[in-house]
Amino acid sequence: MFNKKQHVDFQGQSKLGVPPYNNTDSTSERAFRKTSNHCPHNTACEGCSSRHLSLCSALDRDELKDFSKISIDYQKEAKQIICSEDEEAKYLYNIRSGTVRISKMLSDGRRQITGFLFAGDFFGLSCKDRYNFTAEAVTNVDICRFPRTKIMQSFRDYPNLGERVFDMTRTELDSTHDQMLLLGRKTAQEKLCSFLLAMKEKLGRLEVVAENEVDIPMSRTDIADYLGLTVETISRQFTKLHKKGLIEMEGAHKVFLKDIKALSALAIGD
Amino acid sequence: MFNKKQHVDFQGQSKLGVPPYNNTDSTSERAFRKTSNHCPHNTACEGCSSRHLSLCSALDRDELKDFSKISIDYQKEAKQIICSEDEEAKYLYNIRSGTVRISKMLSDGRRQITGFLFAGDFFGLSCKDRYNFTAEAVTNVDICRFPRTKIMQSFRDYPNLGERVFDMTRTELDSTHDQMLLLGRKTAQEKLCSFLLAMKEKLGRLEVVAENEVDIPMSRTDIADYLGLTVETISRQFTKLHKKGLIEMEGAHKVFLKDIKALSALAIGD
DNA sequence: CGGAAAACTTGACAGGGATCAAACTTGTCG
DNA sequence: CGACAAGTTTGATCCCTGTCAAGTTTTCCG
Repeated sequence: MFNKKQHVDFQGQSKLGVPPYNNTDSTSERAFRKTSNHCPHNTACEGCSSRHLSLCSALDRDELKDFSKISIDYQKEAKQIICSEDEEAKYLYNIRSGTVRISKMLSDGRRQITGFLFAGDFFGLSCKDRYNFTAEAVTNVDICRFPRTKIMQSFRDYPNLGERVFDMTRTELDSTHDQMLLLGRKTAQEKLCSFLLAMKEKLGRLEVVAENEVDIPMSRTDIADYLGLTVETISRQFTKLHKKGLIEMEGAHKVFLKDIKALSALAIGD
Repeated sequence: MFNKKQHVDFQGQSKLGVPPYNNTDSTSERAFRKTSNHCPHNTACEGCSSRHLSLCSALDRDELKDFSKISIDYQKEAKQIICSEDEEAKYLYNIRSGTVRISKMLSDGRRQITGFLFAGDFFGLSCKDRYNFTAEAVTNVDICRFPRTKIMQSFRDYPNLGERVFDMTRTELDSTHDQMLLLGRKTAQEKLCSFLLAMKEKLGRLEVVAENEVDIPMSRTDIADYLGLTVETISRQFTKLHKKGLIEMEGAHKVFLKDIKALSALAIGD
């Protein structure tokens, strides 16, 4: 049996490349936490930096004020678990900042990461009474969560909200189909190129960086488990792309895409 | 580059194992078509055999009568295309009977089947203005379709309908995550076992067959493209399971699961 | 600053599944 | 019925990616 991990491990990744908003030292981190705990019912929805990206964009100012009453806002440090597979699915989680990974595991430790989520993304809705995935913080994250029972009612109270969430769900279903094509039919090189380009797209919307620069927040292991490969293969493919002159690296987490056109062609096997 | 198909092919599969409801000879087939064309606006929603399985189950008798006005009902023969990638996404399709495959292709012909759909399933909603997948009839199918513009309005007019479709969409998103775990991390044997068990589950709800009997409507090639493998590997794994005494075959499309427990264990890599 | 642990890279080798080829079986249709 | 086409199975061989191992770089933390 290949690719079975001998030991189940939950290790996370280095902090290199963590976006600036949570690149805090431990002191300011603690202060931040305290402020947040001081105000558990997040009355600051109105000023939420990820509001325009998230499901909340469907609400006007008054609706948001009401809606914020059922949410609480908190933080998780990198590598912490947000929710686990088989745990009772009480909440819908909404990411305000940072990166989260959603994964599933086989009993012998083989892991598949089914998605990376960023500011504005939510999770915890597409499941029955128990989560059928594990969500972990890749970087420090700022999240708000809503009781699922109440959120379902909100969808009825605010049809715009329901439609917005439905839209986002359909968009996600769309992209899972792309990911299935990738997992089932693409080569290692095509997978990595696809990944880099997708990351550029997603992160490009969230942070302002130099053109063609991508700050990859997750570890090589995470990338491997997302693309259905091993760490070693990921590493070798990075080297290969670098030798081809298609990418430039600065540490393991900052990548410059030197030739988007060539990378795009490689990504779809042309 | 491995597994790149030399020729793009749209071949379907033999008719062996097609469920009885469309195991008609060409004469009765034509008669059926004529009847259907005679009555394009499907006033027979009320008596629809897949109604209780489909999104329509959210509607009561009067609502269904209204709703049926925006649908038309028709048939496609096995191997025919229902809608194609990049084609304008005008309709939502609902399957009344038969099997449909949803697939995506790379330019060199490598294909990934992202799902098989059966009576009660719908498709065509999770996309922007153009379909990003191709839907083809695996067996003869009986489908009804709705203009997308009108269906969105129906979701508002009949909130139960909207919720039902949302539910079904979330359930589907769920299962795509299982499929990603399968594609990214399972071995050929585990993939096939998972597939057989999933088919037993799905088909068990639709047709009455002997306990542990599974009538697989699709070809080996389709199974391969669904599991991210090649036809040859599928065939070899079938043989292997047979030699292990876990399955019995009758032709290529009728399978008897002799040891569900053992198959289940193999499916998740225990 | 310094030492240990974690993360990443590189090399040698192996194997699961792909590829190529051919035989066999089943379905189609005149 | 009979012949051709399509689908399936089996065998021989290859190669991409996994596995195992070791070395290097980066991060963590006293």
